[in-house]
Amino acid sequence: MLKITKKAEYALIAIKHMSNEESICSSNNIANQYNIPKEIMAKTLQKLSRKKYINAIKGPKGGYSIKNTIKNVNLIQFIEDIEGPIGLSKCLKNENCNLIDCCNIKDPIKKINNNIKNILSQVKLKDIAF
Amino acid sequence: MLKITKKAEYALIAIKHMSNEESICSSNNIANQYNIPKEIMAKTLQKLSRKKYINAIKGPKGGYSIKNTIKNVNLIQFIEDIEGPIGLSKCLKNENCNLIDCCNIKDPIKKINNNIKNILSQVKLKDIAF
DNA sequence: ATTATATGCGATAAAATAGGTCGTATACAA
DNA sequence: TTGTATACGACCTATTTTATCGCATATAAT
Repeated sequence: MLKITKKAEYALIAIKHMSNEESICSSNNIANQYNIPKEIMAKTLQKLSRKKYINAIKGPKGGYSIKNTIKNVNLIQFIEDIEGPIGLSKCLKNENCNLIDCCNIKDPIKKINNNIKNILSQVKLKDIAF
Repeated sequence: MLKITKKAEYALIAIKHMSNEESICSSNNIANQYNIPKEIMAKTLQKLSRKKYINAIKGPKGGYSIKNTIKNVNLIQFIEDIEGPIGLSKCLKNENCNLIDCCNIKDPIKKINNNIKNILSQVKLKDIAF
């Protein structure tokens, strides 16, 4: 429970790293520095690029640079962009659950879920990186 | 991310159910009512019994009954009893991580982790069941 | 004795996560 | 204009975690 995935972890590490760098960073470069498998870092950065968190520049001397506009993105938004819907249980992610009709803990779980989401929504990327 | 496991879900459902019942409940009985696989419910209840959340009575007419002393157990404690250590990342669960030396997001993640744990520690079983 | 229950170990199945391969597109630089 | 370093993306494999099932045993009520 409560685990963050490597994908999101790597994404945050990359963002933090880039926010401290003047120049653009290549995927391999970041992967090496943090002991992260090259391929995964590449994919993570590609996703960040697709989702407009960073700029991509192709070709030799290419790489990625961070967009300063993302400072106020909150963690819910970020994590859901990277690893999909967040929620304590299926019913809170609009997935099917065959307990749905007789479940006796829906309401309290929902409350807890809201509390946690509330905390995460108050954390911005600038609180982690930058 | 943020998912609670079925084991913990089933455990909470069972506890909630028993807290509303006068008499003792058999595993099969609960499983049927909530559409939960028999064997899993059995194991879940066995674990709850081992961990002293409920009383077990063997033999025909046997089953389980809830202990009223557990009302003030908080969710961290409960979930960790059922599904093991809680934490956003490996380093927060004392597991090995090969980023450990160069990780640049340890501190902020730790803070978020603490905030979430704080919320969960304020929720008691009596807020969900009973 | 028979039966309905709990106990406990282990096996298997399914799903999620993590990691890897390969071919393509792009752009710099010699 | 060609070689090379980079990003892009689709697909595949391995590992780990979660979920589920089976079975043999212990216990106690009838």
